[in-house]
Amino acid sequence: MATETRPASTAGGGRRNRQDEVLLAAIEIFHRKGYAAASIQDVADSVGVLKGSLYHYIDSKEDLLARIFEGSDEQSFAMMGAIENRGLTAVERLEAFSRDWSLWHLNNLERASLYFNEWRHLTGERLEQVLQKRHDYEAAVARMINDVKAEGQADPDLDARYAAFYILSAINVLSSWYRRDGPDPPEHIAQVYADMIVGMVCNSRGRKKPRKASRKKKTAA
Amino acid sequence: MATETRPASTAGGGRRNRQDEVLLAAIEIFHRKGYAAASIQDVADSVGVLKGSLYHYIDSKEDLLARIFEGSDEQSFAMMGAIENRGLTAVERLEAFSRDWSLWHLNNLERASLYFNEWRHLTGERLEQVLQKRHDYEAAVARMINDVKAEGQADPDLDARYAAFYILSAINVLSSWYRRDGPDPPEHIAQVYADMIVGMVCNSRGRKKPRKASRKKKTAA
Amino acid sequence: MATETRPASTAGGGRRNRQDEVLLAAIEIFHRKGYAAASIQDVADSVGVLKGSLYHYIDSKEDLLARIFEGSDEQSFAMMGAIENRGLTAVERLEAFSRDWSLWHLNNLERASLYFNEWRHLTGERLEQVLQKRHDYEAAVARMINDVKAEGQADPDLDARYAAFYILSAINVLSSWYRRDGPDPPEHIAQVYADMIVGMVCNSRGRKKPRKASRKKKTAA
Amino acid sequence: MATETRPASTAGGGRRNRQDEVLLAAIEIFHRKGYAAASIQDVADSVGVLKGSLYHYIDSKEDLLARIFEGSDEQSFAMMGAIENRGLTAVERLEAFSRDWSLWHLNNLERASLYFNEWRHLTGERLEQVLQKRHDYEAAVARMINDVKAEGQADPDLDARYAAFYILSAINVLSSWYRRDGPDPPEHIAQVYADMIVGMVCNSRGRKKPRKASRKKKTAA
DNA sequence: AATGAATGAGTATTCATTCAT
DNA sequence: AATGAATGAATACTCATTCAT
Repeated sequence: MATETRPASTAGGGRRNRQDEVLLAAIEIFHRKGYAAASIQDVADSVGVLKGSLYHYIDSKEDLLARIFEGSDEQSFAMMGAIENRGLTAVERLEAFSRDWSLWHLNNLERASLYFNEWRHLTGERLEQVLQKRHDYEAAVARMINDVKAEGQADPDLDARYAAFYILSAINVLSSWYRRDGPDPPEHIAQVYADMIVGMVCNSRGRKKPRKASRKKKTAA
Repeated sequence: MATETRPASTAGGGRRNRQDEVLLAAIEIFHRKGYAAASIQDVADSVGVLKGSLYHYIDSKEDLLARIFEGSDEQSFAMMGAIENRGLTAVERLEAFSRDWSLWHLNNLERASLYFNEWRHLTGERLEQVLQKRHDYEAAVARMINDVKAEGQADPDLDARYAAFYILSAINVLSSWYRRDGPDPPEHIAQVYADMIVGMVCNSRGRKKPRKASRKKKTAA
Repeated sequence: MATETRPASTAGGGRRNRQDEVLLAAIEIFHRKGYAAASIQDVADSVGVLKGSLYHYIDSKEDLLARIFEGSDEQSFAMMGAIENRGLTAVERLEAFSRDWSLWHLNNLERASLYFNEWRHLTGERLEQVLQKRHDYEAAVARMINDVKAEGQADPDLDARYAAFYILSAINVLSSWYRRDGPDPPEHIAQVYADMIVGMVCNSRGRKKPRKASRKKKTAA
Repeated sequence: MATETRPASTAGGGRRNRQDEVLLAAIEIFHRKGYAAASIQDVADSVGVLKGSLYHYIDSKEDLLARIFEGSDEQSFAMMGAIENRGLTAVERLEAFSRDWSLWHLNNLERASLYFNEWRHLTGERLEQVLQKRHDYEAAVARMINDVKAEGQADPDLDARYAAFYILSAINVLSSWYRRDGPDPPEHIAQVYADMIVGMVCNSRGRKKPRKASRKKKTAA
């Protein structure tokens, strides 16, 4: 019901509408307290509206969570699509993905944290959908790694599936380690992670220039 | 009160006492539903006892969680201590740690998952203690990596702290990817992870001995 | 939360709002069963609302008790203030206080009973506040008695503090003896009490050997 | 059941048996927390025995309270009886009673406090019995006062019943004001109270305007 | 006498959700 | 759109009491 009447966010500039306010407030609160421990009251307080009024914007608490996930899905698949359409080599794709995906996590800490910690509170079709997307994502990364192997840049013995798990795991957890007030900007950390990931995948081959992808590479190029 | 009268678990063998039953049931349920969403009623049902009766064994829901954490702490520090006392080289230590720590996660899926996902529901002193231990653990791993650098086996430019985060993150999340009914036994996956970790740390040096990552190969080389 | 949104009682006349209904019901029930033995369910039943709904009006059971005390404080200090500002002699003040305070007890049996029997169930700052007010009250009465002595109307040997205790005690307990269906109206009893109190304080004036039975009397005898 | 098997306390000297220990512990705890708020666990802890074991000594929580009251009844009626059998004049009887009854309260603070604050938690026959005794006591004191009037020592207009209420009230509440660590010994305070009481009852003798207690009388005097 | 596990009913409190205004 | 009162089911926790050992 609320779903259909929800007006599109005034995309352009300043005015952020209530729909978005509610979503943003929920992201922050579900992240901070955990979905189960957070209450609709908390969200209402944060938006500055009475608990009952929130139901003009959402259908249920779970619906609110699901809506957050929809947004995250859009963003993450847009990112993945952009990389695949840039005509890069396999190694470049892997590096770009590692960097951009890390960066997305660092720039969307709360959203990213929810995306990977609270999905079990979805039910029914929505849960299945999330699990499906997760699986697709893993498969896409495994494919990238296999592409790197096909290019001869990675150990043929490397298990692409486990490597994909490993990489996605490490990035997913970024949001739980990273402090916004730390010394390094997100871009730096994203690059470091990308270096480590590419280094791990491409290591150990008697290669000439074994994909250094380090923060100094630009100077050499 | 329950604290003092809590009988030690009958270490020997067969007979598992109620204390342990309660802990094990709680681990399973807190893992499956999440601590906040799980109810004491769930645990009581699982143990086959009335809700109120559970309070013979615990002081509170949070106390139950804390007790689970105590057990996990004991196990994890025992493991870490054993590695440090075996007189290994830095690289061997890193590999042993990566393998054993991965293995512990795989063999204690639920416990490990709780350990890394539900600590924020502890409060006060117990929360501080957990954060302290987490910090100590990170520092110990960073030290291992610095030792590897000191042995000349890793890129001197490698940021040991970020690498430690990366490694611990990846392992911590093992429990959320691993399926007990998957094709590979825990030991295999643990070794693969150890190889990837050591490979990542030791990669990219113009070395002839590029860490092929089987536990015995070093002796041959 | 309830604290801020609590609407003022519709002072005018007929319409009594729910806030007040809740308070009145609680006064009656806490008095009849005792605070500790009374349940929120009892209050809810009396108001004709579900247990959970009560929490729109109160923050907690203790908050409900505290709110009752606030009202009693207001009334009692208003009464005391009125007496002090009427420009009476010391004896007149003592009599007026004794009468009015007795009357307040008789006209607010349940409220008065709570005020003097259940304060120990308050905690923290609220408890301290009540104890402070109690102390202030005792001091004010002792001052009145000393004023009577200064006017030469009371035995100079009278211990004002004990007399104040004695008087307040007797009045406080009025609510536990008085039956609303007794033969005498509250005004009569209040006057009788005032007479006894003034008589006690002012007695023995102009008597030669007034009070035997004092710890010094033996020496005289 | 426990009632019959309860062994008499070893009256003579040192050894205090468990029965008595339980009663004494209960008096202290019921006084400190209030009967309703106190738990059997509290009493058991104080005695140093497990909760379940307490039921060797008592039949129920209410039974424990009732047993405390029985003891108090015995003591108070023994005291009253002793006074009536000493062949004193009415005024002497009134003074002796006031002193001894005050003293009993001061020397049995907790017991006395229970006796007057927690009787409403008794039920059935036991409640009726307590109310009956209370009534008898009031009547006995009123009789004393009437005797004083008959001796010509008190204002004939004095309402003996209200005076009795007043006196008993003041004494009953002694236990809530008195601090064991205060400056004056119980004997002193008991005497002061006796003085005040006798003074109050016997005052105003020989006065033409016998304190008729209209608020304007002072101006005439 | 004493234990300690277990019960079952009860307690205060929370909360997602509804709905008349 | 928003309110705020109300619901009803659930939640963590307590406690007097019982009973086999």
